[in-house]
Amino acid sequence: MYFSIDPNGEVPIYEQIVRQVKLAVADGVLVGGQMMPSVRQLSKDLAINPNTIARAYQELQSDLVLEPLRGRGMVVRRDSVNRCTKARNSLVADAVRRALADALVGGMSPAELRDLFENELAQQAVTTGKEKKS
Amino acid sequence: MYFSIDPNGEVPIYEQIVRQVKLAVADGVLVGGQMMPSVRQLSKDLAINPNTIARAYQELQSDLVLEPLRGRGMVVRRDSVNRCTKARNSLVADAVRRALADALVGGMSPAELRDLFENELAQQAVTTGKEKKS
Amino acid sequence: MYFSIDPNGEVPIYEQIVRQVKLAVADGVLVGGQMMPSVRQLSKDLAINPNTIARAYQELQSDLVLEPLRGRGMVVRRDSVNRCTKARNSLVADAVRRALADALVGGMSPAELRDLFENELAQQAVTTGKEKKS
Amino acid sequence: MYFSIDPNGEVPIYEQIVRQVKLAVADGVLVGGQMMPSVRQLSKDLAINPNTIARAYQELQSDLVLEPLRGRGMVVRRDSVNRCTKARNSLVADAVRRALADALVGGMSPAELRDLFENELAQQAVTTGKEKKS
DNA sequence: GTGGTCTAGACCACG
DNA sequence: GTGGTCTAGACCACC
Repeated sequence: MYFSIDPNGEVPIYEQIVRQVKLAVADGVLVGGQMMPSVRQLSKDLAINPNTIARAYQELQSDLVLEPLRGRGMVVRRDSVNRCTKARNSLVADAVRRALADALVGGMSPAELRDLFENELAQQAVTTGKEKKS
Repeated sequence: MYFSIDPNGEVPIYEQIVRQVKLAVADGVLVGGQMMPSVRQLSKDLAINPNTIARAYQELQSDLVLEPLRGRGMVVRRDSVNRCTKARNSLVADAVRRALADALVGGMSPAELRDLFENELAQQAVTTGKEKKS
Repeated sequence: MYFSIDPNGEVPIYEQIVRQVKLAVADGVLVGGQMMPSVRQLSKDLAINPNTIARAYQELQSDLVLEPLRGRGMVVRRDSVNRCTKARNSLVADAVRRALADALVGGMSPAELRDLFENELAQQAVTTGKEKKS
Repeated sequence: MYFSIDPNGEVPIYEQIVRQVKLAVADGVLVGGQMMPSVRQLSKDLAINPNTIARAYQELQSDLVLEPLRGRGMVVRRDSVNRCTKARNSLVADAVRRALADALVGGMSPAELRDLFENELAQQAVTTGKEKKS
């Protein structure tokens, strides 16, 4: 699996990792039983402080997505798919909810909103389609 | 205009104020030339430290939404509507964009997304509609 | 004499009045013995709080530019021209000094500075020339 | 880079810091990618409250001169030189413009003005020249 | 009365 | 260690 980290975005780095792992599990890119890269390895790959990686793994562990395999690293739990799908759904729903709230308070019409939504969807469907192939 | 502040939310208090003012201007609830409540007044109303209010007003001033009338208070700039509408649009578009990105990366189908969007929209349209009448 | 007041500039209103009176005396537009408009009158003309006018007159009095004619208003002192010319000179010199300081600290070359100075001078010489005729 | 702060000047302390940073970038004393001293450090060096420093950094951030490196401090943005040069130019131009306006309104002749300008320039060129060597 | 600046000190999230 | 937010309280200039 590939991570794309934006070190200066508003979402903290460790949180970006947590989310991307969960989304990958929900999508089926990561499957139960699969080993995660070691903290040290991922730290090098992403050029990120090891503590940050460790914190992400720790949170994923307490969210029951990963489990430690004593002495050999972290594995994806076999029962984590449903949890991750739920997490994905509420993540997306919350974001949509907040966006709609602001839009309506700001006087945006439902029609404008639908346009915006469909435009973004069309655009991203293409982009991510491409990325998946590459 | 009415503010609704969540002091424990992830968005800082002063940012919540900034956004709500901009949205109110975009919506037409606040119009050019209108006086804002004084720092001290709003501070009392919202039970928030005056400095925090002042910081919000300050940011709104540097974003060219408010301007100070020396010794009399802050007014909404007459030329701020367009800016606020733009701000609203990019605020909403960004949120939608992020939501879609997460959804697609997480393997959610466009159909599921549309359902989710329409459900949330229907729900909130009702809610905000009610609030406007009351 | 005519005042041009910018109510939202960084220079306080009362200070703008003080300066313009001094400059007018230095220029000869106001001469010794001449009556100033009453606080009330000027307040109406400029749409400015009377207290602000009063404060300006007060400062001009303590700077020995105006003197009260008991019960009849303020007059320009006959001995104020030199003082006003000096005031003008130090006002201008200070501004030039600060501008140069910033320019040099910021790495602007003397040549660039001269260009800027001459351009502004040419431009304003024309403008103020026009205004005097009108 | 060195700051010289006048805590009693008319320009607020945080503004003095903002300007000096911008001028330093325009001059090339600060270059893109360079780390700024930490808020706490600079606070100690200048004997100024950390909040005041933070406010200056915050303004520099919203002016796109600095950017935060999460957990590591503030850096000069690589694309800030042009912005800072522009800022310097308009800062200086405004000051010159105001000085000229007052001078002309006050009846100062262009010849007198040029003399004044050249005198100040000669004087300061020497002074700053010295400072650079030391 | 208004906004603006500054200080002091606390707490938090992040790396 | 870093910056960011918030509170509290003081002082100032301006109108």
